[in-house]
Amino acid sequence: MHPITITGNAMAQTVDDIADHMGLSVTTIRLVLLGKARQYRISRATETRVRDYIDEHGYQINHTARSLRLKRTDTLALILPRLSNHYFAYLAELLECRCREAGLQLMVACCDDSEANQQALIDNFQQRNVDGLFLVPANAKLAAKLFDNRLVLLDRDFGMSEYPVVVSDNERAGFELGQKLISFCRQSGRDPSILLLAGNPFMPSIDARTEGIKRAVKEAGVPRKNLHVQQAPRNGFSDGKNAMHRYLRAGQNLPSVLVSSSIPVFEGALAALRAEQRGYSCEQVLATFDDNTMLDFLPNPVCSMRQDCPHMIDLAFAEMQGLMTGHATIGRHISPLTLVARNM
Amino acid sequence: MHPITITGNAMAQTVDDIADHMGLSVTTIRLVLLGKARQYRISRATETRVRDYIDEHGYQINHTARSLRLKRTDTLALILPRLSNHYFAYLAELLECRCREAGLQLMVACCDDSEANQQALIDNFQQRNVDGLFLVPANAKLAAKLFDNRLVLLDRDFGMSEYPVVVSDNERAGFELGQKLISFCRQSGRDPSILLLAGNPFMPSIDARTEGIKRAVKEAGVPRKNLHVQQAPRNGFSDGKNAMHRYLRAGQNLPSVLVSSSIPVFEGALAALRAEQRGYSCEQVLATFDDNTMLDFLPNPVCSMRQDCPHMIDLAFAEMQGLMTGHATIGRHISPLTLVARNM
DNA sequence: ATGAAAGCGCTAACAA
DNA sequence: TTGTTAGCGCTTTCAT
Repeated sequence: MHPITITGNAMAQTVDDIADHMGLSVTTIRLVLLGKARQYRISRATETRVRDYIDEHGYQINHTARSLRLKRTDTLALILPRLSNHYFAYLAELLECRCREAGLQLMVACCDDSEANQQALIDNFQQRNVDGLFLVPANAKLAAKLFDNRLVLLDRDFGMSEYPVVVSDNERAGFELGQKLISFCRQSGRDPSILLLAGNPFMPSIDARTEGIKRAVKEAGVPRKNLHVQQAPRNGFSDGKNAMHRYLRAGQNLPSVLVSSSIPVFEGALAALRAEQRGYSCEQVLATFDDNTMLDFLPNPVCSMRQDCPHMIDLAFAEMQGLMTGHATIGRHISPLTLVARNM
Repeated sequence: MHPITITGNAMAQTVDDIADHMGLSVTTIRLVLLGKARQYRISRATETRVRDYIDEHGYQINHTARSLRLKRTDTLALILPRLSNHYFAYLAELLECRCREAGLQLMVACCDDSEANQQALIDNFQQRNVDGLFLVPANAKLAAKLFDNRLVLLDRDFGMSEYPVVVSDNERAGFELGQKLISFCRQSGRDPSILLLAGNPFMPSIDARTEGIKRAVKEAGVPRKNLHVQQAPRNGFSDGKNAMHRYLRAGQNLPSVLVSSSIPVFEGALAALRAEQRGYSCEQVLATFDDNTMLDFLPNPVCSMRQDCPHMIDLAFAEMQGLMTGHATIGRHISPLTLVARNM
């Protein structure tokens, strides 16, 4: 007995079921399903009969069975630190959409920058036979030949890998940001001095940003002692907050510019500043990497470096397509950032 | 415990391969793989031999084959409007994590509130045999019996469904927010008047927020004309911006309080205000649904209603587990919000 | 204590 | 024009 079903809601009917019920063979059914009926000269009558039957009873292919047979799941995966960070969430949204347009489905998972979580997820995705993996790596160590080499690294370049990688040009961004801040100080009659709240220094992107700023300071002839780097262990809100508190409690005065290596650190730093009620005027120059609409709300001069997420995803996806079709153009892509200045 | 992970790149080995290579049967291999060796009195020697072989050569189960056999994919799906909205991204992060803890993998997809996209995604996930679906519905129409009824609705209650649903108590939140704003006005000697920038009115959550505010206005004895509702078609940045521009260009003065129905609308509205350089002082009372750290940065009195995402995800996941184990407690869950007041 | 075999639903190669 | 069959790798049931 076959229950009457509504389109889009068919109780898993198989091609065999349909063939049996219609007294035809699976091949016949499949050919009209694939639209190859004409090509293989299936009779007009049969085709119509099959069409009607399917229109009425519905049919949804069993993708699991297809995958097993074809050794291909039409599924890609993305592992990133967290989705609650807008930058990563935006990357995920863009990539998921891009994949879907290409008939692939994306699985997104968060590893919270934990090496163990990352490894567990990699294993999991291997077992699930995903066709390829996009990875924001939590660390430098990565086995070779994973996913039959269909692996694209994103956002962080640990420099060790035989995998293609797409990152922002963080060193240059740091340099340009530093330049802009220093020149703004000079134009507005302030002595250029910078406090940099730097997140996890083992992250290549964070480190590059720091280095870029250092270079700007050096090339602009600002005394090195005018750049204070307050180091935080990671890149979160609490890291920024704690780092700022430490700085303030060391009794130091606020420099003319406050820069942070990413948005969560920035938010934490401002929270600490507000809590201490000290020296946080509308004149204080602020800067951060990554951008956010909410920065518009600050009365201060604010400068941020925006990463080009759509561009990065385009590059990463193209790289993956290359790997999947064999035209491997294994490459290192470096995407430029854009400086966004507010109230300055 | 038996480590089944591999280091390096063992080319997908099957249980059959291993059995062949070792001159044993698949059953034997499987029994030690499952840790049932003792139980089924497999000889100590055989067990060790198998263990060693696997430790050396590695083995990753083929999840696709397993799924086909068991008619179960250990995969759940989540369809939501977009990930670039922090609220949805946070929900996704929490849910993905929760699922993973339970040995399930989550597939996240964005439908951009398009009915067509949503339907395509539902079909796709059906074909992929996901065990259950979490859905932030884009519209009221939904086929019955989807996913063998393992469907949990999130964030929006269209009120028509036979599926369990988890939402925030938006009407009450609107009411409490309205109360707070009105009493603050009265305390600080302002005449209570409210401009509400309301997003897509066909979204139950948005509508409930509006209704809550209306009720507060009414019960507080504020003249109805002191509540101006500026309607926007959707819930995005541009919607807020356009709505605010329309309001200002109609030549109206800013009321004592400006409320928006969600964060993107709020951001858009503030952008418009800043663009028009008009009447936007630090005294202007602001309010919005949903919360965001960046609201801390505003010098104004700001009030927001924070949804309890962890709680909502707990409820939704528990509901899904109920559906999957047959203890269906089909229910409607309404999660309370928290008022967050800044500078007031 | 271990082995053999059926079958999940699909695709592709080969028959008729 | 249409039909038959052999797997994909796993789990389960039934035989040794």
